[in-house]
Amino acid sequence: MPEIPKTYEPQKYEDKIYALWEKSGKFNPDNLKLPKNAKSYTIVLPPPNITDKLHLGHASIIAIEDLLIRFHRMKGFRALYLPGTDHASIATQNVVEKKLLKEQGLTRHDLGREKFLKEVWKFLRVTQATILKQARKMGGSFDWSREAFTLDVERKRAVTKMFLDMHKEGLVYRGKRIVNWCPRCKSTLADDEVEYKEEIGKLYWIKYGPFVLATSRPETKLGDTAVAVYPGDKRYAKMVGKKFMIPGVLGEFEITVVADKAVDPKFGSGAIKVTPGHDFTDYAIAQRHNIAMKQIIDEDGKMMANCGKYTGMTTLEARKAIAADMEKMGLIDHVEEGYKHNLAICYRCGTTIEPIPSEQWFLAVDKKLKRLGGKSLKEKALEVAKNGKIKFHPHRFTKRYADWMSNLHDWCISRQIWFGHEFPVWYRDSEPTYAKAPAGKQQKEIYVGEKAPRGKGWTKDPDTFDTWFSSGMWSFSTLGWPACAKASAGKPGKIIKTGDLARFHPTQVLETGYEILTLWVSRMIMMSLFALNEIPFENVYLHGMVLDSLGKKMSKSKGNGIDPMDMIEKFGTDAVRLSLLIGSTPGNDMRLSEEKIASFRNFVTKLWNIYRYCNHADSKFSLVEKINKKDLKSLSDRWLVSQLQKTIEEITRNLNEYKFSMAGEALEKFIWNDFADWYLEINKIEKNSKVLGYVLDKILKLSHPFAPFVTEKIWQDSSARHSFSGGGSSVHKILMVEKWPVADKKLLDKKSQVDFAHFQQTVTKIRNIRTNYHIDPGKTIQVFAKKAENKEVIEKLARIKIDVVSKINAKGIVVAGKNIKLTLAISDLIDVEKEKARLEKEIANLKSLVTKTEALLSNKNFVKSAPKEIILVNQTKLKEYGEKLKIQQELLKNCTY
RNA sequence: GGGUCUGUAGCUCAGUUGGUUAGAGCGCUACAUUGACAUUGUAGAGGUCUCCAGUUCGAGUCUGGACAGACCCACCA
Repeated sequence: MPEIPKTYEPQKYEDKIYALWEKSGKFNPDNLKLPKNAKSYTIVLPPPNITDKLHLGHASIIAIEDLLIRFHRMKGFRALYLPGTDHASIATQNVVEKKLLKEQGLTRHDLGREKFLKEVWKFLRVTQATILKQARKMGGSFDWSREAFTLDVERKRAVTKMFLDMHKEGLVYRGKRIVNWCPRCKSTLADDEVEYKEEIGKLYWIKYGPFVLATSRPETKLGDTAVAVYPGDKRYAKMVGKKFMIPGVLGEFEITVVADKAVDPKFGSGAIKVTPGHDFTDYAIAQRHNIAMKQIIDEDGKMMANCGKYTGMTTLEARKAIAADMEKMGLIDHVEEGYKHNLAICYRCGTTIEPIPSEQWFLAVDKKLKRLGGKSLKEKALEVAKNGKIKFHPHRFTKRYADWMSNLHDWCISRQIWFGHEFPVWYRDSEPTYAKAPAGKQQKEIYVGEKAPRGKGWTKDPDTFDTWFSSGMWSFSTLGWPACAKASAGKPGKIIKTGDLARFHPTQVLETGYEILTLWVSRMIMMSLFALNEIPFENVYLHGMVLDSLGKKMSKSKGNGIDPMDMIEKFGTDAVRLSLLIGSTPGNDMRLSEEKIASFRNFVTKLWNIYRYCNHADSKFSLVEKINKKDLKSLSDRWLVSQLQKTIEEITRNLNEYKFSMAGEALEKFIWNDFADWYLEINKIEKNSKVLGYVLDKILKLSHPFAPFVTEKIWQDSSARHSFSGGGSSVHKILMVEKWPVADKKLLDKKSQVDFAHFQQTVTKIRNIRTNYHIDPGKTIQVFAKKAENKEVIEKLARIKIDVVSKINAKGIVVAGKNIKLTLAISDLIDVEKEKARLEKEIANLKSLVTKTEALLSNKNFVKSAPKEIILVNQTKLKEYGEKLKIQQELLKNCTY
């Protein structure tokens, strides 16, 4: 066999190892050869947008999810990790539009719908392939045979079926509503797709018939139909219910005065002008008081034909012109400069949002449904979070989810975007989609169905679905819905599942960034409840954002982003995964720097060198599955193996509780400190190859979900070597499907833990003395003792030579532990006063500890109320302090040298 | 305006239901290194756990308040 290389070079092996896993077929749970009753463990990858390549957020998702998947696969679950991508309609359309404009100077309208969509598909095929390749690079153990795309044929079938079902239940309806409209994207936006930007503008105080009132948008005066005041406001009480003629730039118009609680009597003059067509609050007021709506702004963000000489101006132009004209007419009372307010902008392109009335499809979240036992989607979605059917990790997100959910309004699901799922809807003799014409010209006939209706004159609805509508179905549209679901004939609401849907739904974990808790997670819950009457996932794990080393958001424009693929190229996938898993806590943002990744690359190298050492130590080295007590020869053997059992237990428990960082830290500590720094050094003196093989076997398994590549590489290399030396079969098993270690209680050894701790203290103390007195590290110190356990090991590790004598005459520093008392013959190097001072300090410290513990133990209240274990711990402590104190006092007494 | 989170070593953060002399990594100081590993080892320094009050035998941990910072939601004419 060739020599094992000095360093592990991930670039050399990772692709080959991934190919080995893929070829084994074990990514597909159907090939795992499990007993029939094996439990399923499913995670569906939150589909990355195909707008761009993977970023660190995705890398973080895959690191965490693949950790969970590999852990459960090894524990014997039917583990399914289902990959896919998201078409991200509006985002993708914008990216392609931008690209098109830059490269060919064309807008999508220049190309036309069909050609434009061809461009989009051309684009997405490339990015999609990149993303999927990168997901492999991350080492994700995805079942590629089940790969899905939110806009492929199966998902299209699902979206259509969902809409038809919802329509049948009366859950979706078409209505004219005020919507957030982006004049650039030419589309509606959901409330949570709107962002706010602080802006300093003007507040116009205008003379308004009998009122003076404040507005930041005088141009909307053309659409005013009412004035609202706070109910019971004495200033205006007499006017409520009356109509007034108001002078305006286009002549007089009529308004009605209404009283509504939405008005803040303390703001401005306490009276507001109501523009139902272009303001959300005003729309709500108009609804409550049955007041007409007048639309004056169109979907280009321009003034409409009913605006006289202002027609065709943008709202900003109209604002200036109208303000100037009002000034001339003496309608402006005064103008307040520097007025601070929030401007609504589009989250995709930053354009100012215009609220405009528009004909859209809505999903009724408050409609009571028979299939949900008379509850609405909202009520049901709240219930499953509150009763703990869906658990949030960390728990605090339950509240955020519930708050958001209970404030949810009907969801506008149609978008005026070309790229996306089409509505199975046709219109006849009508102006389709958003109303270009003034109100009044309504749709005459609407047909909802899978296929186009018969007869002439039908046109298909040109709108597409909100992208969250299809991604909201992701947990089950990927698992064979609707083909694998049938409504039960007997029980309403009961769904009979077959195939993948029966085996893998509900999924176990949804893991994603907390920033899309509301956008996505909530929608998935509602969709699954509606379609299957069950939750989409049992647990929601939310991770934080990955920030740069200065705590700033990573962004392309700032150029502070770290590309995970560059890091993989440089440090290997395992290092990248480890750096994303360790040192972060659920739901909290984490900082990441190249240095951090580099330090985990060192850890991977350490692991490799441990393996290398094992083979150096024993040319016939092999991994050992099981070990018996009688194989443990020395104190260090017993200690290490006992420590290992504790570590297995700790890692398993932490992983079960979603504490990935703590699990990883326990693993790192055991491997680096306990195994490499202590045990291997001792093993050089007291060789025990079987213990090495046993512990490494467990380390590889425990590390595999965190660092799959290096562990698999060592596993493969080791079994190749073993079979080469004639020890085993030449057919290599893969580590990925090995069994997860279980702590063997029989190998727990408390006594050796305690003894080894004392041993470590003794060695450390001697090393400490060497450093303090600047003793040449190469020099062996002569030491005398009456008896010495583990003599040889202590001698080698501390570089001393122990002579066991019946009477010690030598002078020097005395190091005393529980079972050992060593006299270091270095009196010529010692500063006696310094040594005395050191001892006195330690004695004082111990004395105060003894006093403190005694006081605690004699406190009646403590003894009465503290648990037994705590009392016992303190009693033991007191005894230990006492013993130590006695030893130190004795040393001080003899400190003559 | 409503809400959530954070404040622990120079820096980045852990710290599980309150219970050992509060931990890690990086950095720093000193030293070592032909040896599995310079991608290393050994030892050390460094903390009134932001502040105040309370509950408790006992508070970094629980409660109330103050101060500082981050974010989310609602948006007001």
